[in-house]
Amino acid sequence: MRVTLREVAEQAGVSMMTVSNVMNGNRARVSPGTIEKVQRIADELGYVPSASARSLATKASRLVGLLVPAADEDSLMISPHTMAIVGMIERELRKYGYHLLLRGVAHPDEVAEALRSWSLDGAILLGFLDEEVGKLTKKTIGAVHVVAIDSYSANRLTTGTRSDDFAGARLAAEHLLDLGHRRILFVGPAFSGVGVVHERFEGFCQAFDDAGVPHPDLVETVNTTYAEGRELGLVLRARHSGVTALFATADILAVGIVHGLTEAGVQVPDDLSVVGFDNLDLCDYVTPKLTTVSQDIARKASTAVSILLGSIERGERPKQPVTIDVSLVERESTAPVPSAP
Amino acid sequence: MRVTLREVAEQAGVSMMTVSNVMNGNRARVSPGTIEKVQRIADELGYVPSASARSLATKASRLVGLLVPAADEDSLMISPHTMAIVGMIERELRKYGYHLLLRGVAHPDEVAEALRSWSLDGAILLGFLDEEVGKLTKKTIGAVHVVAIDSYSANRLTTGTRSDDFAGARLAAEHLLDLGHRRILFVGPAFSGVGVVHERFEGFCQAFDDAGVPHPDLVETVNTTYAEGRELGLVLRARHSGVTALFATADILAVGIVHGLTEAGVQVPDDLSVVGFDNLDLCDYVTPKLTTVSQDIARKASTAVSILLGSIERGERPKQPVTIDVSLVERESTAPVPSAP
DNA sequence: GTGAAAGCGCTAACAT
DNA sequence: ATGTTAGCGCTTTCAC
Repeated sequence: MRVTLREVAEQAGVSMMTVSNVMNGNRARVSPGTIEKVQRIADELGYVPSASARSLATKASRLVGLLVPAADEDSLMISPHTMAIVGMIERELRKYGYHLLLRGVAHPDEVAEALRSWSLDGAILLGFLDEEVGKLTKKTIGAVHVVAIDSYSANRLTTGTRSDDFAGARLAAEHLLDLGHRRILFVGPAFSGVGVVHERFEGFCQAFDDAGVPHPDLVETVNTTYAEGRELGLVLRARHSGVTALFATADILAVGIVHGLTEAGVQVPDDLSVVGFDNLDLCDYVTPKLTTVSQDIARKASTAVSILLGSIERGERPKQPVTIDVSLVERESTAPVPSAP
Repeated sequence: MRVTLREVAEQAGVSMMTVSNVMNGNRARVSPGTIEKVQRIADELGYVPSASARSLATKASRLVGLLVPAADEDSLMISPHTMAIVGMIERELRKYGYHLLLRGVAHPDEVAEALRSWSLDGAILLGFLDEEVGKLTKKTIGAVHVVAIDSYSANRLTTGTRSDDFAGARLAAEHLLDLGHRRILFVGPAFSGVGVVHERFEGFCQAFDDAGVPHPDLVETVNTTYAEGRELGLVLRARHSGVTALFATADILAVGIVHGLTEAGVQVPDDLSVVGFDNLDLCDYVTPKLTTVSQDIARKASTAVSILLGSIERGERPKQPVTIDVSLVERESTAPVPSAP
């Protein structure tokens, strides 16, 4: 049923080895006439090499895994941000002749299994907690080259790419401070002493220091969802009467907050300014259009892939994660601090 | 470097076959004591089965390809709708112990190659033109089980799932007609005599027939993007002065149109009502919230997977594509036709 | 420039 | 209940 190398060889009256060489462009080892003949017969027969057989023989697969955390019964790629990256990574890999195995990982142990069972040449970790990334050892990942996106783990086995979270948050806070705001709220998910959110918090604080403004130490902890954002927006005025601006660690969250605020009768940006993070397409679709920190997602994805392929094909491994620049995109959700009535 | 079945067998003092049976849960063929011992040693050694070797031996891979069209240099998954489906499909496959190979396909020929080279057990075609799906033959797909999502091709090799596009568009038009609208514009991408958009157009027309209202035959052709929607919205009043409502074949398009209209000073829904299609999260985030036809994406994805696995594991093949119900979600972008001034 | 032999890690089919 | 044999389709030596 399946056309094999052997069949092509028999039809062409040559050995399997010759066919193999032709198929792999090893043209130096075969005469032009033979190349043409073998090629023709392979096409006629509709020969397609077996990736498993080749992988078994060479111990390389040209397969890269993209691992994304996913609760057991849950669909992965909850955030639009994650989804966008997946698409970009697929394109980059395809460009270089690699294939993508997309895998949701419920339990950390599955990482090791996923990596090794398919003889992946490499893997990209997307959206994992730094703690989980940190736990990966040579033993668990074997010979698989791994790159983590958005991780601040010091694990040298996984150095990858991330946006400049610190600078981004500082930019956001600076913008708000420039507009005269002083009581600025930081809204994001719970964070520890390391990681994306922590970096953003540090950058946020740095802007106050740079400006010589005492830090108000106003923090709200919520999950990164529209729904939780909206709920917070609904009660924000009651909870923080003096606040005139806020920075949310994700656009989807910021949009939820803005809607909650609006429902509660708080005008954005007249009564309260809001800055998000990510620069999703969504920012342009909502009213008011969201001022946000732009992450260069395409760049983050393509850089991650090129680091990975450099590691796979040439054994290169950067000592430091690559930081992708961010920028502030001013839209309509921020305005000068309202003058006291 | 890699721990093999043989090593585990040697360490445990049994044959490879016994280890194989233990690993595959073929517990009937092995004594309890042996099972325990083999299991322990395998764990100690960190044994992970080689998928390529297994695949080569069994001619099955537990791998399913998800094929999505993608221009050569382009990132795939342009639409939010597509992205959502990808996530759902991954979860379903994982639930049943399958893995997902995500592949953007630039040239139709690549479909065949993608399908066969990895010995995929099956594949899901997402977002392909009916014409391309129709061209697939036993010869090109080999023994791979294939299911197409959102295809109206009559190809029996690819019967899959799709939303009830006809009913959805009819629902949208009925809603608008009920509100008293008569001059209703249909906005969507170019379409031929078969396919998703064609079905929606037919359903749209059907509602007029059912209501005994002459069909106004108002159609605008645009690509399904926010940008093109917005451009249309900007000039809509000038182009179609008498129109009081419109139906767009996608939410993202509808949102663009609403924004264009708003910028041009046309109030939605007071001056003009708008209905979309898809029911993306986005509908709730925009102002006014978008009235739309809800597709049950989760259902569409899980049904596609279950059809595929039924085909792979039990040779079942539905004669007819499975149609997923849709429903109208009324939000804020539709209102009764404005009374003549 | 071309070919034969051996083996990658696993499993199906048959022994025992 | 366990072991043996013979491949799956390909590539890697090493010979010619």
